[in-house]
Amino acid sequence: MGEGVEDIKKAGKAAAALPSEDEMYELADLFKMFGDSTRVKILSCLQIRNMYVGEIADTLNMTISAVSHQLRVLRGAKLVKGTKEGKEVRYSLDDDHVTKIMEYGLTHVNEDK
Amino acid sequence: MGEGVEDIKKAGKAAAALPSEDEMYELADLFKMFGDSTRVKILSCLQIRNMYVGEIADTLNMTISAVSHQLRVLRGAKLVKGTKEGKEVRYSLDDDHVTKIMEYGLTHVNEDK
DNA sequence: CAAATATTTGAACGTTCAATCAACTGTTCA
DNA sequence: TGAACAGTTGATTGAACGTTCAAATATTTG
Repeated sequence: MGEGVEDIKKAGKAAAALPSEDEMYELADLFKMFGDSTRVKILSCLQIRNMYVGEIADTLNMTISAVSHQLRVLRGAKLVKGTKEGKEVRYSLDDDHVTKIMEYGLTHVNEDK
Repeated sequence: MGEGVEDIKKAGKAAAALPSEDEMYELADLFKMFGDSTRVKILSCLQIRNMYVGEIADTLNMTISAVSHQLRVLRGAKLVKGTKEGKEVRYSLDDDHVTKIMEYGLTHVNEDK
C-alpha cells in the first residue's frame, strides 16, 4: 500500500486535475483536525477570542487535560498557537484558513437539500 | 457530557457568533468524511468523472469491497450518489460543495507558510 | 522555600473505524 | 438454467484515537 494515485496518472488526460498522492494525504490530515467535535468547539472558541487553556475548558465544560491534549494536536497541525503569559498559556488561531474553512462547512451544514 | 456550548452562550456577547452545539457536531461529521485519505481519493476520482465501483477500485489500486464500504459511508453523508446501470453501479458526486471544500483545503495545503 | 495555580505529559482504557475475507444478491448472456 | 461478472454486506481484526487519571513541570506568591 502507499501509491494508488500513481495509477490514476497512468489513466492519462483526466489525471492532470488530480491532486498528488501526497496532497491527498495532507488534505485528509487537515480535514481530520475538523473531524472531531471537541476540536471544532475549541477552534470556535478561539474564533471568538484568544483564550487560556482553563478558559476553554470552562467554556466547553471539559477537563483541562482533555483540552490540553487536543490543543497539542491542533498545534501540531499549525492551526493554533500557544503563547506563555506568566503562569498561563494564551491560545490563538494560527491560520487564516481555519475560520474560512469552518464557515464554508457551516454554510453547507445549514443547507437542507 | 452533551452540552458544553450552552456555557459559551452564558458567556454573553461573544457567543452570538458561535455555531450551535448541533451545528458543531454536524460540522465535525461533515469534515470527518474528508478526514480519511481513501475517501478523499474516491471523491477526487468522482471529481474527474463519474465512475463504476470497479473503476474506482482499479484506479486507486484498492479492493472493490473496501471501496464499496467507503462509498456507503459517503452515500450516507449525501456526498455521493450511486445509480444502478445494468450490472454496474455508476457513482457521482451528489453535492456541489464537495469540490469547493476540497479545492479550498488544497489551496491551504499548498501554502508553505 | 513552600504552597498554590496553570498546564503539560504519559500510560491505560474503551471506542471508533477502515480493511479483509467470505458469503450473498442481482444481472447479463450463452 | 447456470456460469460469469459487478457490487453489497456482515463479521472480524488491528490500528488509531479521545478521554481519564495520576504524576510531573513551570510560575507566581506568601
